[in-house]
Amino acid sequence: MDTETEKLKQARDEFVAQWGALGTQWGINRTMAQIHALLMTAPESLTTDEVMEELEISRGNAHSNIKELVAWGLIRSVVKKGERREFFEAEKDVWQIFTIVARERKRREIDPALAILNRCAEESEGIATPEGKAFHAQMRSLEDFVSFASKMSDRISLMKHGFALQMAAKLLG
Amino acid sequence: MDTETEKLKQARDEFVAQWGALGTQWGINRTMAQIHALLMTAPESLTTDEVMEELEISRGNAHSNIKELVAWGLIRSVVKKGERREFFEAEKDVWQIFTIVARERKRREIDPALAILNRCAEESEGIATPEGKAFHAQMRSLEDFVSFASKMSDRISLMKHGFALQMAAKLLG
DNA sequence: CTGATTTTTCAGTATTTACTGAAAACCGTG
DNA sequence: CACGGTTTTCAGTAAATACTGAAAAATCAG
Repeated sequence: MDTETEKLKQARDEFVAQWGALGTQWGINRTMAQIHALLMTAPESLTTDEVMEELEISRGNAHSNIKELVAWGLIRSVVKKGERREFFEAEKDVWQIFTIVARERKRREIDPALAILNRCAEESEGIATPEGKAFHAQMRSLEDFVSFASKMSDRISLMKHGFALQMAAKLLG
Repeated sequence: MDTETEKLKQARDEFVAQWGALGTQWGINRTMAQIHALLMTAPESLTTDEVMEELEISRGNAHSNIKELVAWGLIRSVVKKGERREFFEAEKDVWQIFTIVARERKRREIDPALAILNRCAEESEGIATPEGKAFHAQMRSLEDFVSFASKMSDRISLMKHGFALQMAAKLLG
């Protein structure tokens, strides 16, 4: 193996390892983030066995995290003619990745928060004591804000990359 | 205790419990989120002992999570004349809460990602093989996007609530 | 239908993260 | 500067989360 290929391998390995560590901070498990990094930087689609070997993880672990990534839409399975096993490749478009992650986070973080706030606001609706009114007002203001953030997130995700960028340029400029 | 006060207590307890559960999804530990919820909806500032009692947690746990919340800026300690112990109260302004959480997430999630991407982009700078070029390009495009997101986040956090809202209204309209 | 290959499941185990409780350090007051 | 109240630390333990490996189920070619 020549020096250049060696250097690339090193850089890629580092990326996979570090991206995995970062995943933890993002509330994504290490392995899932590593597989994602591996596939994002793979020239060709990979099989489960290749993923297992590359990351030195068990079949069960590889399998479940691959499934999870497919469920998210961050990777997809591809069929190769004459091949019985599944191959996987990653979505590489950054805007696409961003919208997928945003959608997933909204589902896990924003939507449940909204549900709680709405319920607590309802439950405290008619309470006439000063404390009751204060609590209700607080729930409503949180609800309003989170609901607003939720709508914004949806709206931005639906944009085309170019349009969002343009929008943002105005905001930054 | 009359019915109204009882109902309020129930609603508030539910909020604290649920917000705690939600915290987990947000990568914040349960107790920290519960203490935050408790203080956000407290009519008066509370002592460590009151937090311990209300949430039925140990002193050590209460202490360290209160400290963490203070470090984030989501709660602050207040001194009461004639009182030796510390009291704590929560930041209640939603925009303020939002910017604090955004800042913290940026620190934990965006900044490290940028560091990794930058490093891997540098390391793969001069590699002339097609794979090397592809890898480098991928790192750069991820870096560009994350760096852009980082700047956006900063910019929005610096806005006044009203201005951000106005901006967003245009976007949503 | 059979046998080989591939995928899926899951009980058991390991690792990571959070919490307890008690002891130590700190701090203001008399 | 000694004492009681208060805060801080941290070793040990509990709980949550992730991973392994082997067995079961599914899939497919002949």
